Amino acid sequence: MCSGPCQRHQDQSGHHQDRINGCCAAGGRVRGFLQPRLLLLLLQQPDYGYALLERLSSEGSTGGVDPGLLYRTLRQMERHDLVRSTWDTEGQGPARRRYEVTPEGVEMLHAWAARITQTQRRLSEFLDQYEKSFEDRKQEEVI
Amino acid sequence: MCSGPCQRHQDQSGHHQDRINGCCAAGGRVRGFLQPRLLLLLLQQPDYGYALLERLSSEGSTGGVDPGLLYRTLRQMERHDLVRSTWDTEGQGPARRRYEVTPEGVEMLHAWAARITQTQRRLSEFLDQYEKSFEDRKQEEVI
DNA sequence: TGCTATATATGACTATGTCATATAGATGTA
DNA sequence: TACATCTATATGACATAGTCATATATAGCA
Repeated sequence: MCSGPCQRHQDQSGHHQDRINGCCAAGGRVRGFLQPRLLLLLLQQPDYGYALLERLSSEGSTGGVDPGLLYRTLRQMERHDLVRSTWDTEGQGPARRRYEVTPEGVEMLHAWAARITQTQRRLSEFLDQYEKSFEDRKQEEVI
Repeated sequence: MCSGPCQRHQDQSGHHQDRINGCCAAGGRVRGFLQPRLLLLLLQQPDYGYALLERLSSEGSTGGVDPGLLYRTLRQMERHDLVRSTWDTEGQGPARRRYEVTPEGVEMLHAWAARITQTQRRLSEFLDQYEKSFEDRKQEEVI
């Protein structure tokens, strides 16, 4: 429904307002999912922000994230002691902030995984009910 | 991790600040999930806000929603022509606003279902990688 | 010098959700 | 009558995650 540039929910200046999350949004991004993804990536291999951007965007069409969000999220996770960073001045180009997961970060990743498993169950229940509803409706039409 | 009343991320006034979504939050609520749930419930049976609150909270421990959010969401969905409402002054107690799904709302529900299916796939991929990561780590420990 | 790629970061804004509170009709009861 | 409670809808202030635009700075190359 209303994919691509959506006229319906735009004001005169072309900005969206009172937009419904699932509608208009080009990407099918899952909210609150960046942090666990980062924890897992950094656990697999410590890295710096710009490289993480590339690793994320290589995860498929909806994998890419906004650089601003990425850097802010990494700093927030550092404030919460989930990751640690050190400046890396070696190599070419500007200095890089290299992140690695802390033991607390690993614990948090386990908590995220449990939560995501629970979310999956909830989504399954919804989809079951959804399909059931439309099966019933089809049968009613036949009768 | 830090379930129940969380000391870690509180300021002096007892308010939470700079809190991470998955952390501290008592409920495992899925964000952006209320609208499709409402569309499905109203499709199964048209109803008014207060009754929907009860139908939602009977859906298990994480099913309940904030009344303020519910009423605002219903009005928002009406602005977007996903539902329609009429005042019901019959029966006892104050008047009720009775909602029903529009054809546009049904279309939107299909769009939501497609999106939720996609979300499920993404969560599965994450969990697969997560489990794989910790299998590998276990093996390393053995070696 | 100017252009591009790399790298990190902030500002303004939106959407969803949380928590507290306001408003008001109907009903029971002291 | 007064008041307390249940039912029912609604608003205000605020938090968190995400989007979009933009700032800043190093390094290499034409």
